[in-house]
Amino acid sequence: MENFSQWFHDILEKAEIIDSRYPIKGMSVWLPKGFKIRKYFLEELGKLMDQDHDEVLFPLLIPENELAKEAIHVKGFEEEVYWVTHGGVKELNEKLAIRPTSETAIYPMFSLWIRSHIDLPKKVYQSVNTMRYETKHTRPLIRVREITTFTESHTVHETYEEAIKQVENGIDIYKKIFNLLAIPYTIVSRPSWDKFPGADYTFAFDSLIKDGKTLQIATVHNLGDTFAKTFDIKYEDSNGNHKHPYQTCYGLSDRVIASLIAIHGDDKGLVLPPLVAPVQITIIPIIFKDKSDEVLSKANEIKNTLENAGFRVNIDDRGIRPGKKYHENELNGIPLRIDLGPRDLKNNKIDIIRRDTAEKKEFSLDGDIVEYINNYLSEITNNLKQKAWNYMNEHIIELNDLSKIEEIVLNGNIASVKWCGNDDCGKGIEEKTNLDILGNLSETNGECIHCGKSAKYNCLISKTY
RNA sequence: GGGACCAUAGGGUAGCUUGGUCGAUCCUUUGGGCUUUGGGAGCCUGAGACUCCGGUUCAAAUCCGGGUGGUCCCA
Repeated sequence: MENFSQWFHDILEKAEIIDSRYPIKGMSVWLPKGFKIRKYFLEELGKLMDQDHDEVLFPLLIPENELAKEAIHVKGFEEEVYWVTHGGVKELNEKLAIRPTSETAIYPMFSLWIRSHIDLPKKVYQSVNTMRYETKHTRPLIRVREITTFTESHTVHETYEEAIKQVENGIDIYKKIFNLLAIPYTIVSRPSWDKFPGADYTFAFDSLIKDGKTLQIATVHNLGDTFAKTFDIKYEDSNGNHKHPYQTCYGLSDRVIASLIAIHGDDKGLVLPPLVAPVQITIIPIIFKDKSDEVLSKANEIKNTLENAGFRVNIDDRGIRPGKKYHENELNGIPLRIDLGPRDLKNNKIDIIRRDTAEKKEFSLDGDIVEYINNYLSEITNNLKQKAWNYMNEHIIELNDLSKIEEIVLNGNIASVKWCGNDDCGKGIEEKTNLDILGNLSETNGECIHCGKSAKYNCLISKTY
């Protein structure tokens, strides 16, 4: 994988994840295989979200006056908003924005819904598409003009303390989903100039891609009472006082799918975590003319057993050479492959080959295949997780010499340095190194790597997407 | 925000410099047929392209301008 960009672009097409040839810049078609990965991802995320949120669905369009209400927020997005200006041939009285994100769609409704402290906390989420007119060059799933898989949560609370707590809850949910997908991450608080427009503070998840750049894969924001004031959201507390509540929002997108493809994949193609693999086990019958019936009926028997146990199984009985099937199934990232031919039939066993390590094991059909496969799939997930975390941890390098930072980072690492936390100093670092401060990982003391004053944070610096 | 490069079947390419030999090369893909199947099968026979709009010219895949789309670098 010498050229990551090329590899990533090729694999999306070859493994039929998306078709990026759709004739509008920054927009692609989800193909059946990619759509299934997306579907299983959303299902798992939905299970986690549903434990503490209600799912809703807001309209795609936002009237101009609502979008414009929150000045800082709109300034952050004004360059990127698509506008609907006409209905048929008639020009609209009020332009309608296609949501770049849904705060300004949702919060006017919150002001209608929330009357009393009894209505709080309110926690909703939706999985929708959003549009942003990206001016930088677009990249499938990573920098797009239509984000097709944006799962955004919006919560409202009586107190600031509750909002702080909810930010932590949001972070916990994202940790869980990333663990299920075996995606490693760092969690930092973004520097003030890089936080969500209008937020008090922003926590972000980043993952390290194999080309050495970091990819933001989720963000969690504490909005304070800024939006509540702007959108006139008020509740009556138990003493009869009218107050503005505190809000949070958090979201993740297509980039999660990009990162799981990018992080686990190899030169042979996709390597999918079993949880989201459209097919988890593929059975390859080795067919000889005189033996084909026996082999196929045994293959079907195994398929039925596994399917009844809840696995997603496919028999690849196409009339092509086995070698070609192996390559295709590897390209598609199917976690386990079962080879079954006349020779195996005679010995009452099968060969089981795992995608992530290519290791081949014999399994006697006298054993409990469901239990065996179940354990094996978990082992694969654990291996993927461990491998990916090791890779990232090995590439986070602690530094105390600013002059070395460019070389270290451009060699594919994330730098961890001590920083005073001062905006001007931080922007100075970014300018001097031409890199980005991801944000603060933890508190510390000592000396700032740039200005030499007393350091407040361990902060991460990388080249970002 | 600034700059560079690119566009030929579904994918990857040759041809473009010096317009005519192009009725466009090769690999892959793909329809039909036969023989095959323990790591990308072989043979036979078909299918499939010059990004769009405009210009120069007797003549444009080839030269010029613009649109659209893509890639990369720098801020």
